[in-house]
Amino acid sequence: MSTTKPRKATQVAEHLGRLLASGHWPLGTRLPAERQLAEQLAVSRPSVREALQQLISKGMLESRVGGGTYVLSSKPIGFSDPLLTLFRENPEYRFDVLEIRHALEGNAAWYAALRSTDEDKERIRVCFEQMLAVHGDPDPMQEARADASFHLAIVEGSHNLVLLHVMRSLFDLLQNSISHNLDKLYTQPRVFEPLSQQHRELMEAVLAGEPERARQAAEQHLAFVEDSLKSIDADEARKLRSLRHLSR
Amino acid sequence: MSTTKPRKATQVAEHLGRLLASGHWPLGTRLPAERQLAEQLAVSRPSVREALQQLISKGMLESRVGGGTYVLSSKPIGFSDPLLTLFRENPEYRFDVLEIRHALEGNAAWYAALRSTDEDKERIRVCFEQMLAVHGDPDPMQEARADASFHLAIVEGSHNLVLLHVMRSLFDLLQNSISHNLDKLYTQPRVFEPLSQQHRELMEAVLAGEPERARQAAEQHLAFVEDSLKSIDADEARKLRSLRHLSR
DNA sequence: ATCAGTTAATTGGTAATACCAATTAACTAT
DNA sequence: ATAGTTAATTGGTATTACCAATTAACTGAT
Repeated sequence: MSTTKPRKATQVAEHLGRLLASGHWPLGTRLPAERQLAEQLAVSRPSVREALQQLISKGMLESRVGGGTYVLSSKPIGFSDPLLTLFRENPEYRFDVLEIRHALEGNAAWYAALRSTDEDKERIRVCFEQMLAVHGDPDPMQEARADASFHLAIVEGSHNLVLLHVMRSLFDLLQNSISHNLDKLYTQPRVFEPLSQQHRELMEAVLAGEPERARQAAEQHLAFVEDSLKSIDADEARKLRSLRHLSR
Repeated sequence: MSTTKPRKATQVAEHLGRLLASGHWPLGTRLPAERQLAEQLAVSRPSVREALQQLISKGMLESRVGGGTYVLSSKPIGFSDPLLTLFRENPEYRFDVLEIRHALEGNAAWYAALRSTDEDKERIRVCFEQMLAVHGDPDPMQEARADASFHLAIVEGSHNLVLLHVMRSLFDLLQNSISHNLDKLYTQPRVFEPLSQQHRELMEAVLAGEPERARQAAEQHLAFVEDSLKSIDADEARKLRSLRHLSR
C-alpha cells in the first residue's frame, strides 16, 4: 500500500466506520446491499466487499448470505475473537473481569480524584443523574449501559488514555455477551439501594479531590458487585433446582 | 453466512492464522503471492484477498502494492488501530501503560502467589533463567521479549484468563511500536542490576506463596521501571541538546 | 380477510478475466 | 561493479457471470 494513494477499500471502510460511530446506523440495523453501496460510493462491488470484510473482521458488522449485512457494534471490539467466543460460552469469566476491574478502577478513581477537570466532574455528575433517571426502565440493559457510562466517565477523569481503552474494551466484552444475571443488580432493591449509595460516595470522593477516599470507594463498590453477583447466581441456581424438583 | 457451510474466505483466513500462530512464517516474512496462494489452496484469488483482508485488518499482515504481503504479528493485535497509531506517534503514552501495569501486576502477583501450580512455578523459573541467559544479546529486543515472557508467566500463574489477555495486549502494544529508549533498561548496568534483583525477589515471593510480599515486589519493580525510563528520557534529551549545541 | 404454498427477486459468496499502478527482478551497456 | 532500461511480478480495481440462501411478492384455498 503506497502512502501517496490510499486504497479505495480502506477509504470505504473508514467512511462506513464513521457512519457507524456517529450512530447513523444503530445497533441491529440492516445496511444497504453491497451492489447498492457500490453504486452510491462509485466503486466496484469487490472493493465494497473488501471494505465490509475489514469491518466484519473487527466485529462491527455481520453478514448473512442472501439476508444482508447487520450492525453488531459501532466501535471495533477490543478483544480478539477467541476470547469473545470463550466469554460468551462461559459466563463465569465475568468474575475474572471483576478481579481486573477491582485493580483498575481503584487506580482510576485515585487518579481521577487527582486529575479531573471541571468538565470531567460535570460529566461524572451528568452520568450519575442519568443512572438514577433510567432506574426501573423495562430494559435492564439501559441501566447497565448507564452504569458503564458512569464508570467510564471516572476513568476519563484519570487522563490515562490506554486505561480508558482497556476499560471500554472490558465493558464492551460484558455487554456483547449474554448478560448472565447482570440485570438482577438493578431490579433487586436489596442490591440497588446500596449500589446507588456506593456510586454516590465514589462520585463525591472524586469531585472532592480525595484520592484515597476515592480508591476505597471504588474497591468497596467492586467487592460489593462481586459478592452480589455470586449471591444472585446462588439464588438462581437454587430456583432452578427447585423448579426441576417440581417438574418430576 | 449459513452455519452449515463455512465461507471459503473465512476458512482460508483461519488456515493462514494457524500457520502464523505456529511460527511457520516468522515476523517480517513475505508470504507467497495472492495468485500463488489461490492456486495452492484451490480457491479463487478474490477469496484469498478477502481472507488476507481479515488478517490485515487484525494487524497481523501488511500488504504492499507490487511488493508482496508481510507478517506483522503472529496474533491479532488486541487494541484498535487508532490506539496503536496514536501510541506509535506519541511514545509518552508508555507511561500510561506503566500506570496500568502498576495496578494490574501487583494484583497478578498477589493471585499468582495464591494460585500458582507447580507447572506455573517451573515456567516462571525457566523464564527468569532465560532472561539472565539472553542478557547482553546484541539485539536488545531479545531482552525485552524475555522480560515480557517472565511477567506473562506470572500473570499465567494468577489463573485469570481475561487478565492474561489484557497483559498480552499491553506487551504487544509496547513491542509493536518503536521502542523508545526501552533498550536502555537492559544495557545500563546501573539499571539492569537492580532490575534483575527485583525480578528475582518477585519470583521468589511468588514461588514462596507469599501474596503480600509478591504484590509489594511487583509494585516496587514497576515504580523503579517508571523512574528509570523517566531518568533515561531526561539523559537522552540532555545528550540531544548538547549535540545540537556542538553542531552550531 | 387471512394463511399457506409457490414463484420471482434480491442478497451475499465465489469465480474468471482484464487491466492498472507499483515494485522487483533480470538484462544490458559502461 | 554500477547505473539505466526493460520485462515480469505483485497488489488493487473493475466487470461479468453464476450459485446458494433468503426475502418479497403473488396466487389460491379457506
